[in-house]
Amino acid sequence: MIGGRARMDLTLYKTLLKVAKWQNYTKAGESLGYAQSSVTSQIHKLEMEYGIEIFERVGKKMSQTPAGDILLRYASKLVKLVEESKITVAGQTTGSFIIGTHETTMCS
Amino acid sequence: MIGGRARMDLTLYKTLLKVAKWQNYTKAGESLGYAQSSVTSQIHKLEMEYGIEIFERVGKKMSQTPAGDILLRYASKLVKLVEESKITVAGQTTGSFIIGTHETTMCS
DNA sequence: TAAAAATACTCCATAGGTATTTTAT
DNA sequence: ATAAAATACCTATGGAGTATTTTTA
Repeated sequence: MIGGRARMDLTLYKTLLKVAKWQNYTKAGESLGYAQSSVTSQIHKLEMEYGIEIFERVGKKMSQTPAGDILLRYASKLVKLVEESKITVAGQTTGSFIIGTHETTMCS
Repeated sequence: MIGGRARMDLTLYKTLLKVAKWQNYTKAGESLGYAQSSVTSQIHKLEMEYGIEIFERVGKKMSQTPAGDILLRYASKLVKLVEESKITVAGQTTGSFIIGTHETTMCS
């Protein structure tokens, strides 16, 4: 089953971005404080949820498939949007006045 | 501690939106298949994560605080962005050619 | 044969449930 | 008195770990 009721943790997207950066599950895990097998699980979970293969072994690197590449851009947007929400919502509680907006999401 | 390492599940944002729609934890829970206490937990988790109060009791309704209102807009964006990612990434795997883009995120 | 991912387990934190109490009108 | 949220407590799922095996260049 694709796109079911699975909990979609934001950390999955963060892990995805790190794997793309390092092209390596082990390194990605190290940089995030996860075991290699945990990274494997997280990527598998995303692959199940989206019904695609995200990475494939090319030589000693893990490189993203075309579909994986599309997903990566969304992952980036999502992570940035959550970070932006933290900043903006936190700013709201102070008495300060915000000039302009945070706009990290890309617009075509 | 605010904004820590807590898992940030997308379902939290979906629940947030339903509570805002119904102005009622019990109704929101019913419409999502959760018990009322689970909705309470989910909202609390978001409140911890963002360091704000999101809803307050006003008469028999739960109505959002100003900070909660800001958060709601992000919740909407996030949920839509994830849905868009599902559609776009799934479309990628077929042989079809996509004209135009999905752009549900608001741009200022 | 070396470096990295997949697999097979184990454990425990926590998401979600039920039942009850508290709050507010 | 009633409707709804908060709280207390319990259970089961699955996220993350360790150890090992498989893969591939």
